[in-house]
Amino acid sequence: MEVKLSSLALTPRSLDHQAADVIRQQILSGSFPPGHRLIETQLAEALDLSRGTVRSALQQLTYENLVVQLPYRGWLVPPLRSQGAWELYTLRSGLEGLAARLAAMAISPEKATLLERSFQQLVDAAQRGDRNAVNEFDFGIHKTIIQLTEHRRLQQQYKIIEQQIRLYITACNTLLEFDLTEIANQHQSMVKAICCGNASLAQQIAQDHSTADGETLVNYLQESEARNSK
Amino acid sequence: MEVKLSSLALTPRSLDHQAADVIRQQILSGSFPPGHRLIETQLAEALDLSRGTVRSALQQLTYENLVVQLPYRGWLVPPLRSQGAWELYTLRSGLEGLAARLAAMAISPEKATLLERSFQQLVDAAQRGDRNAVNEFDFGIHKTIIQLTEHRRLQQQYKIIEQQIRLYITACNTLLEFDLTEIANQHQSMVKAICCGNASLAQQIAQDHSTADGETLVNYLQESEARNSK
DNA sequence: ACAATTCCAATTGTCAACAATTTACAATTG
DNA sequence: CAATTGTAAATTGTTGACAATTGGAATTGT
Repeated sequence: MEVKLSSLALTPRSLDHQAADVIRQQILSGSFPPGHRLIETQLAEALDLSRGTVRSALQQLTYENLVVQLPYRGWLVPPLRSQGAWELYTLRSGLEGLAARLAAMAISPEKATLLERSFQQLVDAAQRGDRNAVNEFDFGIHKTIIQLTEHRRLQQQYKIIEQQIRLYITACNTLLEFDLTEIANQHQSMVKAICCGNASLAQQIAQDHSTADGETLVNYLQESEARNSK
Repeated sequence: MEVKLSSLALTPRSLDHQAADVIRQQILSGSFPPGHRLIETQLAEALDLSRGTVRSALQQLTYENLVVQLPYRGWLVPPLRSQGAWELYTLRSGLEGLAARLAAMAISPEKATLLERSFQQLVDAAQRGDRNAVNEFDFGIHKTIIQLTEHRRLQQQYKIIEQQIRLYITACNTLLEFDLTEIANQHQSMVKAICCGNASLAQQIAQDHSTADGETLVNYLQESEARNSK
């Protein structure tokens, strides 16, 4: 009974990466809300780290769009804008559509089984009427699809998109309104299309679904912006 | 005659950003070829900068996939792999397709004029038989389409994709083989579809075209990898 | 009273030194 | 001769101090 030692390898995790994790969590949990100014010296003191390490952490977060750097002037959790929401949801629809297409092109019985299992979780949650769980399994299905594509960059990009969508949902305090039956039906036809290798249909269904979600949020933010400009 | 001073505003460009520009150029020009190890101390000496500043520059380049960080062990220009090429081209097709769809949905006479002008440059280059120019204007059309969408994130993402495709082309020393007439025809039908607002057709054509390009490069790299594994 | 200028504290950007980890190679052991 | 250990050099990660920039308050000028 051999344990393969290379699978137990420990990876040292540098302080700047750890600091980025902590700051990311503060942002995603709402403790650092959109528009919040991030001061290096304060963060360095709070984290008991050197300011240079904090700078490195903040820079990492700029590439996740969780932080914006204003050179020589500071760092900021970006305010939520309808334009940003639109960009986020269109990109989401594009990436989810691409993933569905690629998965359909590379489908196998084993992959189909994984996908159907993931879909079943969504159906169960919808039948329980558990909106939070439905939202989670909605993301879960798409993550499964992306895993099936074995496309590492797509996984990375999707992770960033997902984080940001969660941020918008938390900050706007909206759980998006959706019809539970409709969600399950849409995903069923998408899962079917993928499993029988129909790439263009799978893509079409996948992107249509997230487009509808996005419009609700964009409208909400547009109204909010119109109110604030008076 | 008033010159609007705010349009002349100078933006201080920090040394780390400047260093990133220099290193990026070295990578894209082939001076730091795929697989090349990047040593902080050497770069710092060559650029007459502090090593911390170079670290910051390298970190910026990791988010463009031009550099990979191996924590505690170094930085590397990533080797070119067929898997990486596949991911790059599929992502390109997805983003170009999304851009075509969004542009078609938001088309106006002014935008159509811009797009047709861009297309005309491609046609002229094809008629001259100038392959380099055709390749440039191929990118040029897609950049125009993305500008028409007014989608900032898409522009950012496409820029990174474009850089990397240029890197693959330079490093593999292949100018992709393509039929000049076919290129012009494909782009004509795509431009038509966008200008008359046919979003799904525009997307379909856009993504099919870059998929074909990508397959050639992926095949080339797979053969190269098969040779090197003996 | 208002605009322009100056001053200074707060903050960001960079640096060189110290700390920590990895690599390569020589020496030792089995 | 192969495997293991030890160690110095190379390199990466972090730090605190100095340099540079910005924004807002105070002062000056009209």
